[in-house]
Amino acid sequence: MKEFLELITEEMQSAFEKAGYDRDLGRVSVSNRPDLCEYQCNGAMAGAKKYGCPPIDIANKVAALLDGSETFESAEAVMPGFLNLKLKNTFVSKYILDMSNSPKFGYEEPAKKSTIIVDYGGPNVAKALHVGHLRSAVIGEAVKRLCAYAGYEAIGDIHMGDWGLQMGLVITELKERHPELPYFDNDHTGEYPTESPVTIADLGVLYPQASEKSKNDPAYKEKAMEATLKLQNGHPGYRALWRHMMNVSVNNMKSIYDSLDVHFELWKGESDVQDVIPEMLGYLKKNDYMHLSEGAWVIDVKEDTDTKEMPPCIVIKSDGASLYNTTDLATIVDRERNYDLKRMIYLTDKRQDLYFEQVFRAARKAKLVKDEVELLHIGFGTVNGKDGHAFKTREGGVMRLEQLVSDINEKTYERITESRQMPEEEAREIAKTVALAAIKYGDLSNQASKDYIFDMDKFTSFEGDTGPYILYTIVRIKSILQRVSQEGTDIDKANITGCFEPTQKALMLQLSGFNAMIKNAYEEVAPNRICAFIYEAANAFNRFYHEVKIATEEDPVKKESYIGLLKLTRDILETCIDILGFSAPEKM
RNA sequence: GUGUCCGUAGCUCAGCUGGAUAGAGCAACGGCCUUCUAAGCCGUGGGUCGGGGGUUCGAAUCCCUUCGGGCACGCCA
Repeated sequence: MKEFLELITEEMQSAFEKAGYDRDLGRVSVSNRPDLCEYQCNGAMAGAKKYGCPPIDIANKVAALLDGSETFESAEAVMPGFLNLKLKNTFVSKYILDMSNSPKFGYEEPAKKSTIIVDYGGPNVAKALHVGHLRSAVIGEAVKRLCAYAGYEAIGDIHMGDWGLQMGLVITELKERHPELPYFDNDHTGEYPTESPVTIADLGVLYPQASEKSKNDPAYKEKAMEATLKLQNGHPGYRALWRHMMNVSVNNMKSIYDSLDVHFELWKGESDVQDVIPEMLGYLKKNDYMHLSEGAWVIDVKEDTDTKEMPPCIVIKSDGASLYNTTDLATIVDRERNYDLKRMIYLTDKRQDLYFEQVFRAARKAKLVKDEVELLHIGFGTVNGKDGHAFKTREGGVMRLEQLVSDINEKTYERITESRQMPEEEAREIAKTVALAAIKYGDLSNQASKDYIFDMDKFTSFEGDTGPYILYTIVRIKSILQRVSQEGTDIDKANITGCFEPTQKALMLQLSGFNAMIKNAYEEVAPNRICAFIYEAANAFNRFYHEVKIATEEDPVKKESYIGLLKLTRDILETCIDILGFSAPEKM
């Protein structure tokens, strides 16, 4: 289906053309003065200079041509040259009816279903998941689902940090504490134990300890780097230990990500591309994309047009070791081979902006990706506490992700039991659903690139522009539909038959922007657009709800139309929150 | 130093390719539940859009400059 604004714009453009002006002037936009009109066109003012006459003359001429239009109820020329537009109810309800009968509410998918890889999550094995991982998970999941809805094969890759110094650190620390373990016995022969020597709780202690020590003790750090290298070179004991830690860690990650309704199609990590690296390095050397600089192998990525300093992309360190850049480039090679790519989207902290620019430039320069593949880095801001500094627990420690989720679940449960009577089990279940909406909407409704304040009280207050408000609206709709259905109306057959009330029209006009919103959110990789859209839609619905008694409406035509609109509103809202990565309960 | 992002109501934030009186939410105050969930709806108060120039018929939005803040700047990720 054509976008609603496109349809109106086309009609306006032909009017401009008929009046003897440039078509392009006929662009229509949503009114910024809802008290005066629904839509507006400002083209007359833009054209005044070109045609050497007052804008109001142009506007008047165009407005006269729109008299008797099937689309516009009224088109009024107003000083200095605005065209104020109101739409015919029949035109609006027709479009909404078409929407409700079209796949994806009139959003049109691209002809070709190519693949988009979304690289998010990015946890480190052996390190606990904390608030810092929340945004990547939440935004990444939403972006992935958005790409899928927009008509692409969307693949989420968790891309774990499983091959770096942190592994060496943990191994070193474990060795200090338990040198008797067989993994550290170089003369060990035969199998290693099947049971992991460390639990997830152990890892939570070992890593911070080791990290702290290595900062203050160069000899310790040296040992850790050595251990890292040994692991990477295939030391059997370290490899066995590494597999144990991977298992323990991955299981833990899965359960936490599950609780956030975040799921990955690929559980790849740095270690997975180790066999791609030598080949890639050979290619880079052979084609002179890479050269030695200060002992390291680098790809120059500076461009003549740069006004800023642009350090080269280091592919191999001067000590011969690989690093994150190496595995990232190798991962690009690997993906390029295996998929028909449209985009690769990386979600990380925005502090990595420059890093990704280097990697992307290096990949392009060395032709590791086809030119048409878009490489995008979505850098998001820091999660801060109310004080504006990095979010900490009350005790000043790092907030673990599990802790944060369970805190919000608990607060939500309290909130529910305060105002509703229901069995505990049901309340717990609903609390989980509502809490997830609170967390995710709270994050996604902000622009990704901005830092945002994680305010527990705000997130559990559930008033105004929040996830629970959206859920509440959906639950209300479901509740009415259920009642009407129980009273004998066949809901499935209810169609939008027309538009009768101002608030009903306002809701329709809001919903009509769905396909344009999806397209825009996809192109800009901006889930916050979806949040803004559903918030407006929920507002429009709630106003309608308060104005019109739906279940008791006596005119059957009106009632059917209301029910049709209710269904559409519910479906669109649920589609949107599904893209955002949460869902609505049946009641709350 | 170079680059980059940001500065909008007491607080947290919208403001899409420049358009009419700058919008929400929270907080404050005042209304609305014998009728579809009051986690809602309606209303009131509150802003030199950091400052200063410029472009334009018209600027929170574009350009310059200045102040204040965040972040990044070759072997970390």
